[in-house]
Amino acid sequence: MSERALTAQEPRVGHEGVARPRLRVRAAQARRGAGRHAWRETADRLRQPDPLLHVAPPAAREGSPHEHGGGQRGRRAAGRSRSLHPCHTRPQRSGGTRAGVSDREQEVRRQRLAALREAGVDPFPPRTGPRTPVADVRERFDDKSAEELEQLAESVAVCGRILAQRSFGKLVFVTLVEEGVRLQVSARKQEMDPDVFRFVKKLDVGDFARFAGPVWRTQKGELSVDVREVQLLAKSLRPLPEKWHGLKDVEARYRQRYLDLIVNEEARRIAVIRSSTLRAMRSFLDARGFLEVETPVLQPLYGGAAALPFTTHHNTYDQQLYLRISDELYLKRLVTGGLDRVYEIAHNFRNEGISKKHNPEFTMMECYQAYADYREMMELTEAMFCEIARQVCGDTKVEYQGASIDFTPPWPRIEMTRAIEEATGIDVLEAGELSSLRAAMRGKGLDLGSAPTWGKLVDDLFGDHVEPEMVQPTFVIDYPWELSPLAKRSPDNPRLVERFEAFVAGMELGNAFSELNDPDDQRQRLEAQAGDAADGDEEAHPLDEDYIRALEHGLPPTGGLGVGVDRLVMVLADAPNIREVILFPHLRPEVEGS
RNA sequence: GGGCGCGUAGCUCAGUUGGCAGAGCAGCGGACUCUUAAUCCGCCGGUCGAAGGUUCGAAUCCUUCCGCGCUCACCA
Repeated sequence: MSERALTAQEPRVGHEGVARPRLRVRAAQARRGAGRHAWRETADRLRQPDPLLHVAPPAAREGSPHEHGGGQRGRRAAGRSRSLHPCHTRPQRSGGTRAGVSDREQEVRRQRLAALREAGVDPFPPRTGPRTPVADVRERFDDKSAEELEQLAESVAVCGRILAQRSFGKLVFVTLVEEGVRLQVSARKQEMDPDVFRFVKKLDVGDFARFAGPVWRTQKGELSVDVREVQLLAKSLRPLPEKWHGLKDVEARYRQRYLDLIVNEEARRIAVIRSSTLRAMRSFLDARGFLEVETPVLQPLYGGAAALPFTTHHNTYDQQLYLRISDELYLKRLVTGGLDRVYEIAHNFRNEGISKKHNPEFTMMECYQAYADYREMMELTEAMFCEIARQVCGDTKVEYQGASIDFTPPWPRIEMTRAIEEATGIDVLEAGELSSLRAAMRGKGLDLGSAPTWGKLVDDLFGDHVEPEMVQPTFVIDYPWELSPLAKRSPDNPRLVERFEAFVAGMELGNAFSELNDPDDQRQRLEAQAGDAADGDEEAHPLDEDYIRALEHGLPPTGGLGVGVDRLVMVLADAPNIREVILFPHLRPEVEGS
């Protein structure tokens, strides 16, 4: 079989069939040249003697040509339709299908793809074969000298994506990357089968391949795998972004995050930090006896936060549903049911504005602990953030946007009303009505905004004048009850509730209270919210009778905490925008004709 | 939603007073056994975001629209 392929005198085979009629003559000629070489390297490929690099001969494949080719086509078609995300109603500006360089670059690669298939080489083989992770190779041999490596004469097989290729005629260097770790592969014509050598030269940047051969050090001292055998693992049909400048276009980085991850180390670093953060958080809570649970995303009534929901509909039940804005009310039902310590790391959905701190879909960890109050939740919060920082960043101090942030407990506590008074000179409890507070603010020359209720106005004051100043981790405690319909009243001052928010880097990262477990008080508070709704506060909570019923069965004294996971990751990763820590942030759709 | 800015080759970017659309990288062909942003020679590559307008002539000026960013508003 391989002999037949090697002696084939029909270099045109394999490219006529894929020529695109819209290409001009000169381009077609260029392609013909490329196709010939593609054919030749494919023939070379068939000669590989290494059993590790097993390639089924064409004869063996003829039994299932439909399954094979059809499967590939089907997969490509599926891939295309998947790439047409609902938001992407036209091809991407970058890498789109309109005529241009990319088109012809893809054309060349499709030529090679076709030539490989023609020669019976699967460009997307189902199995990889034995391999050593690149990171392991580096770990084992990075500290070995050239002489030591020569004595060891150890062969490995490494796999990864080709990031760059530097060719010197009879010597080729390939930069391979796997899991973010790079390794150089060298191919010396003198040291290997010349057909394999040619095959290496014709691999494209972006291809996945497996290289087998001894580990050595080049004259310039670079650790390399000296290729003896090669196997194409997956063909890449589109060019990678520029190797030096990378992918900078912010929109392209968000829309095609996979490219961002390939060429920008920062994207990978943040993804890893996010994963580590979640792992550290789970391990912290698990170690304290919390049970991880899952509660509905589709809820018949939304609640647990002041926010507007997304609405949706269930066809079979003809039921109006909301995507959850919070899982709070469900988690407290579970505590009522005797699951005394529960947590959920949940995606919440809020139909509101987008900013560098807000994505419509975001991740919140909420945990509830029976028999605890908000002071114990403060201690839990401090300990958790500190431990997560240590696990993720290796230190309880982290750099965020030029500021050093120290998570070491205890964090300072300050009463909310005192914080506002210190910042603005206004005692919001004294100015305890919407009208008097507005008057007080007017007296200080402050912007009144459009807050419809006293509580909202206090919240605005706090957000404008206090929140941005809280760079070091700080607990703001004891909120006016109007702001917190789910928190228990303070025994010392009935106008306040036992609530705290944790602020870091000017952002709210945590929110907690001694949970309100008096069903009658809860009902009154939610009814007051209904009044606020009538006053124009469209975020006021609807009344959830089923939740009240659960409280009537008895909720133990419970401390609850919510943590904005995305924002926590921002701080730990030193990312200035929430979109950097969400792999696929919400973007406006690209529209046909734009 | 308002204000400001941006949108030019697959990627990163130039483009002068309104006067032939440019570079580097990538790609293709060639040379090359030590590169790691390889180098050298040659070549290919454009709906200048879209539509309309002004003009002898528009990437450039005007209008509208689309997308992105920053910012304000909104927003746990």
